[in-house]
Amino acid sequence: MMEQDLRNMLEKTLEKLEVKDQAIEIEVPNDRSHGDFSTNIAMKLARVLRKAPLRIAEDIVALLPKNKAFKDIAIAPPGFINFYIDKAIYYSVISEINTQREMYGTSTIGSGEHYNIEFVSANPTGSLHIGHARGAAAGDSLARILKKAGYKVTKEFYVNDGGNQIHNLTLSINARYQALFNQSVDMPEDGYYGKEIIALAESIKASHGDRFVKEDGYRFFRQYGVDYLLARLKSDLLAFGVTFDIWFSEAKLYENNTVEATINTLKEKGFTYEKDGAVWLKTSDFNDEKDRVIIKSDGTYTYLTPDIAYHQEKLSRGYTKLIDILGGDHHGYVPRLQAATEMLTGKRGVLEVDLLQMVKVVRDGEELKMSKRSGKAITLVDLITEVGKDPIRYFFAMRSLNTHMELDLDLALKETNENPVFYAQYAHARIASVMRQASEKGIHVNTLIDHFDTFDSEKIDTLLTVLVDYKNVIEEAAQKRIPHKITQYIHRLAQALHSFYAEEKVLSDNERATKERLALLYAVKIVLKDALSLVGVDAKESM
RNA sequence: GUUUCGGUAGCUCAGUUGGAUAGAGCAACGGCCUUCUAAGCCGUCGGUCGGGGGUUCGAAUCCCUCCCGGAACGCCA
Repeated sequence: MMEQDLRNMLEKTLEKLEVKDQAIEIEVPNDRSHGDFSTNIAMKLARVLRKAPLRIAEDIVALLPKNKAFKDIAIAPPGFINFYIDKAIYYSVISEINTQREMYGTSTIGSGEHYNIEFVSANPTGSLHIGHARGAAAGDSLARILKKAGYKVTKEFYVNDGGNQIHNLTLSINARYQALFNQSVDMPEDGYYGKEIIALAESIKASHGDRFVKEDGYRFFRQYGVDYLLARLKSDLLAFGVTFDIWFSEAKLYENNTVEATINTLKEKGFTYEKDGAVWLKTSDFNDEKDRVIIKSDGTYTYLTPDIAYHQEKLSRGYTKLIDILGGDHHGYVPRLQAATEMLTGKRGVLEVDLLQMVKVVRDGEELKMSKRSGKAITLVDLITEVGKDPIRYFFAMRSLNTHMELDLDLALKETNENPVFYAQYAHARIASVMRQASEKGIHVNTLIDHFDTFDSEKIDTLLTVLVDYKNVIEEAAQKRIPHKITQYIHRLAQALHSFYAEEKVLSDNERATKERLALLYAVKIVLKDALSLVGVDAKESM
């Protein structure tokens, strides 16, 4: 709000100087001694007006309309204009937060938008591993942030239950099952060797005995295996704080003839041709490096085909944008998928793909290589049981999606301050503790105080500026889709709190001072908890 | 070879629609608990922003070139 006032003031001033079409940049300086807001407009105009930036800055300041909220306006070389806000203006944020509670910081920048975010989408052929964990954390955090920013969001998981991998899963289950009765059946090529498949086989043995030693169990194994593993995926994700609005089955695409219909649409629009007995899609006309086969010469589909149909199905539901969160190893797959959605919609940019780079796992200073064949991999469940949900959620949220990241298990396993999540949770617990003691002393916390006579420290000013900044942070994190903006904010707020806490006692003999500070802490607690919830981390009442 | 992500402090990472002395955590070092939780606070140390050119009043950020590492380049999924 202050920023908007400032923008209007500057626009009027530029009109007086007869400057047109000049975008005004207003930023919050990193160094607060440079003011609460700052603009580089004078430097931008140097070339246009052919005048020294400092002189232009002087002219602007002289012509600025008066506004008592800006206590001080200063010019700094090489030409910045810095604005200092009367701190008393900031005090109103306290009752604002305490009134709006978890609605504080909510934005409307996303209104009218309905995003569909597809993430994880792991095949139901085994346990979720560390890469899926990163995807789950990223997708879920993004969804929460977008909602906070006013977007409508649907979270979706695509279940690949129609392809060849399920066939291999079924054969793998059979091999494991037969082995329990000393029958030697070879694992299929590209079989699944995870220990969860052995557990699955044992569970079949427990319920059905040796029935499938004599009788063919293919159909049963297939259905049982998918159901069993899908149920595990759901419960593992739930333990990680991640839920989905829609679990979409690939098999449904065939039942509803969506695949066939989509192929026909593409054919009718003239985007296909036949060559070497196969049907190709002209994706190279839409930024792909070459055309792609959608129907192989043996008549079956490639992986791409049902996936295009799946995106067509999502598009038909009326979202304003589709977001896929994929592993970075799929980057080559992105152009063909975007080409297909452009063919179907006639529009570019309907599908956006956020790529996650690999997670390198380190233990004892050495990289842990994942082996698919032996089923040796760090699973999500392992991480949750060994380290806990919160540190892992926080750790993943801290990194930008696009960066290669390293997960040091020795470090993650430590329950020390090396895990940054404790720092934030501790801040929240400290406030909770003060609140408890206040109530024991019979102090009533009036959260709606709007007069603050006893605030006289820089620590409080810092705390207030961070609280005021919350909405801006939400909006930037949502628009740029960068969850780590939120963890940075959490750290900033926790730091301001700890620093304040160390400097002065909240519960003092001065009744007025005590009440004012309790109202402030109450507001900090609300925002801290809300920000943590955006990255799927619980706030603790005590530690 | 092509595409793509990355190379910023000892380590892990922010910062890249050009802007003020390049930031944070951890590690290291020095202080602070008879007072609301020391999982904390206060301070110090620490960087040729991979190398080299160029554009600009101003470059970690934009352009060119080279070097190093991850990943992908199927009528697999």
